[in-house]
Amino acid sequence: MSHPEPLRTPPSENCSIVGTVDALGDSWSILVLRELFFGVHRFNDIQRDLDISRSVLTNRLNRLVDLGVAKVVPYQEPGDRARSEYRLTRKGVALLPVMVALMQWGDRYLNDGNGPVALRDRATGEAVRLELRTGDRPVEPNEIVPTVNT
Amino acid sequence: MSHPEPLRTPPSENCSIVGTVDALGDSWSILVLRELFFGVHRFNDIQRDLDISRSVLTNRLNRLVDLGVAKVVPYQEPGDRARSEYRLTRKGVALLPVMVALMQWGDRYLNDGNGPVALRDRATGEAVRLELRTGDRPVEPNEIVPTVNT
DNA sequence: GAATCTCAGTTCGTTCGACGAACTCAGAGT
DNA sequence: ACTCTGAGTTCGTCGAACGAACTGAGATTC
Repeated sequence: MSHPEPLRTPPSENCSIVGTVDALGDSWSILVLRELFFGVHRFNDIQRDLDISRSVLTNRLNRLVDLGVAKVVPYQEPGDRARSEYRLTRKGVALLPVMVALMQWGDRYLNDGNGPVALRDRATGEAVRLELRTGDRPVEPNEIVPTVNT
Repeated sequence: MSHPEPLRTPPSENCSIVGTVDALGDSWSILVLRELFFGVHRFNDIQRDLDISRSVLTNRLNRLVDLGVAKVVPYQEPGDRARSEYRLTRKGVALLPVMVALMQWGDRYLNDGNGPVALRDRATGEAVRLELRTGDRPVEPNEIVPTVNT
């Protein structure tokens, strides 16, 4: 934390953070992903939940589909015509750690330590948390240093 | 992944993801944080690295300081006048999991499995990774379900 | 078989923030 | 006095977000 300088890695070029951020780093994309994670899959539902402009929502959903993070799936409510909804692909589900990281930070620093939502193991019901680890033990953020892969 | 509906949690109100996202969810804030994590602390250095407009950079740095995520620290290069640079606070360092989550996803899905940067334990030099865990074992993203805290 | 309802999108005028080049400012060196 | 450097500020332009209204497909109702 104090001064032991963390290597001053060249952070510019093709760092994965840059790639991920300009693929889906804008606020709406992340919030739309949150909806999909939480089981809200339909255009109007997402639009109402987020209070997002319909044109922007169309744009973001298309972007997520183009990226292969979400996919269009047909559904049909009984006595209604066939429509489309959006679901996460495997690639999209793999973004869960990003969501959890945002959530845990917000829980701690914006909601005094405990937020309104918790994640649980579907099978056991146990709480799930996100952890930085090395080998077999947890590491604190300030013990970590970035290095360049050769 | 397939159809076992994940509870359809009411995701609207005061969810921590929303809070975190509209505090610092825009792309530039995240990229500025990346610079700070990687040891780039000075205005001109960040501006050049990111190729960000100077006015926007000023705005984002001020926002991060207002949020308590970064702080202004004076420095003085020998034979030059005193100037200011930006460093992460504890609250800012706590955002490392967000950065790592973005990085790991990008490494896997945008860079074929291995990115240019790795994180290591400062003491041992061992690689650090981010993991979803419950109790004492890792969990896969698709085994996880959101629940409401009562 | 015309009218109506629902949900998913599109259109388009307004508004707001990003972009970027040029400018300002403080202080140390020459 | 002049210059040099790093950290901002200014301001005109331009593109993206906003939001209210419109379109369109198919199923139900009268």
